[in-house]
Amino acid sequence: MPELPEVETVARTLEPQIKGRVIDAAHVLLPKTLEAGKDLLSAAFPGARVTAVRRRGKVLLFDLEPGYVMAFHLKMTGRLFVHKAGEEPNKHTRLIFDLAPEAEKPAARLFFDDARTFGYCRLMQPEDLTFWPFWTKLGPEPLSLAQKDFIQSVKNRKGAIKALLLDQTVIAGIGNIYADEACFRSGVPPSAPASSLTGKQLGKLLENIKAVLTESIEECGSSIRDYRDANGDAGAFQNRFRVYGRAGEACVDCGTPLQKTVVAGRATVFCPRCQRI
DNA sequence: TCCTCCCTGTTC
DNA sequence: GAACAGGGAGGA
Repeated sequence: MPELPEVETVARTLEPQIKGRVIDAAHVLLPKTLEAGKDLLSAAFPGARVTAVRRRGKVLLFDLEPGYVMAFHLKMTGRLFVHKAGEEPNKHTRLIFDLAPEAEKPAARLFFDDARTFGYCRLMQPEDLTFWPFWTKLGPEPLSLAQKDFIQSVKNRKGAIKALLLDQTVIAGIGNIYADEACFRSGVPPSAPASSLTGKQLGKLLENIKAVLTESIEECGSSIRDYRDANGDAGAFQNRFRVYGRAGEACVDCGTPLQKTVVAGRATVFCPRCQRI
């Protein structure tokens, strides 16, 4: 499930493959996957050139010249791969972008594959971002978030702390894996109301969010089932999970069997001994 | 603020 | 053949 580290890794591995390249054509194999921008397709392609690939929260953004932006949300099973020209779609291919040949690069095709079809792409003009509610409501980037701002935004909230970490309007990019891992490292029960935590505990939580995200980016993300980067390679951070997916196993710190529960409608694993307030 | 639904491949 | 995985929209 691509969260911030996985989307960051996709951006880093994809940009060298497509930056500077002109998109000749877009093929929409599943209409709903192109969530916005059907009316812009014929104006943008052929001709739009990719000038940058970047990330905001879990959103992957292509800047196109002149005057367009493409946003992708991979959700659970979305993938972006560059294939050789002539590559035929597979059963999960939803969008294809034909890349024109460049000086030293032959023609190619960028596939957006998505088995569960939750992912989407939006082709927009930059000013359209203002009218995309999900984008305008996105919370701050965790890696550059100041402790005082994080504490301020959650300290009086009554909801479970994990629910707030998953709320993209509070903090952008955290999903189920990193929420559980950050709570464990901080000794915070995921179900604890945010308002029950001290400023010191919240500060520590943000530090551990940054640590777990940074470590995962260094490992090229976590590959549970479907996730691969744009080179088709798996990440390695799944080998460093301390709680996610380890219900019933021994806590790495105290040996107590890890417990499984549901918070914010999501499977949640925690150590009943280490995570207490 | 919380619950349900969307969707399909994998696991039990 | 049912349960499960889960990000985010939308409704209670």
